[in-house]
Amino acid sequence: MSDTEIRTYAERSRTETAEQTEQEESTEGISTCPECNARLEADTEHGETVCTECGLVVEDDAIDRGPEWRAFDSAEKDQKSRVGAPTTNMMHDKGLSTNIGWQDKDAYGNQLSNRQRRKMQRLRTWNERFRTRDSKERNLKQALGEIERMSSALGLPENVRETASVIYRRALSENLLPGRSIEGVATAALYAAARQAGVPRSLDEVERVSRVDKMELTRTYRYIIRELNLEVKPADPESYVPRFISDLELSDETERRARELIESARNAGVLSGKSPVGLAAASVYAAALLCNEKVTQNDVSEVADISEVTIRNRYKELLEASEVVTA
DNA sequence: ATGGTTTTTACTGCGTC
DNA sequence: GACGCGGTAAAAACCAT
Repeated sequence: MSDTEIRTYAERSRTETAEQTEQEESTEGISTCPECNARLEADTEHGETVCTECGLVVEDDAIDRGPEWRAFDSAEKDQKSRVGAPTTNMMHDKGLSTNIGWQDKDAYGNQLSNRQRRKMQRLRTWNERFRTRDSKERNLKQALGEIERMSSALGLPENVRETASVIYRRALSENLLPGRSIEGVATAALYAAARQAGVPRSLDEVERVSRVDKMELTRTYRYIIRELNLEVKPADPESYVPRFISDLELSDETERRARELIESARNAGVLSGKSPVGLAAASVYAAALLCNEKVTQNDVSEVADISEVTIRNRYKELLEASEVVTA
């Protein structure tokens, strides 16, 4: 029932100052604007990542994977297109292997003869065998399916799945799997990916959609992080705020206030060592009070998976901190 | 293993609808 | 009386050593 992050509190306080200086360059993988915290949008046509609110271009030299030609209507698009889908890490073979359709039709849509049909059947069988040739491929196939399932259950965006897939791939290629369950590693990869992408899900949430228990998850997570040298910063309380706000159907105004509260708490230095989820929950609750919106501590505690007591304790601190700042 | 810190559980009293 | 809220003490969980 406890909802604690895997976190190193001591480490947090150590890195806190460093975090602020390096936040400039760490725009990659973060889906909110560093200026105004609004959502970022990828503009593939120009290879840019742009803030939806203030128009700030965060990344301007991304690789444009779109076509180099332009099409003015869908017919023209069909005509000019000469490639299939881009490669993706979400499929175990990056989507590059041959796929034989199941319809017994030739390229013109004509039915196949009996003899040809049997031939296709054989080809399908063998193609399938080659596609999932060795154990690693099969392993990967299963894990990616698992990642897919869990991330859609958690409502995670596609880029997180991609990241999780990449992490899993690396784990696999570095032989970190023996002795660990596919499930466990897949779950850990997803958890790490979500945190890296700035849309963290708490351990409890992840555990709920996974088939592994928390102990195994934390163990493999730590292991993966260490062995792959992944850098996962302590979760930012603010990254939980938007989700809680929308779950509780609160206004943008409240969201802004919640962020302010966290910000002033950060400046007052009372964040260190506390659970980020708890902070986020408390800030949402406090902000709702300030904006005269009706939410009970119980509501917040449910969507955040945090005890009411913790919310009480945190939000007292938050209010104190903000008063000190304003006074 | 142990100690220090944080979070949770459980219980209580107060005010309001 | 049920509910929301605030507080406390003891237990449990967690992290670091």
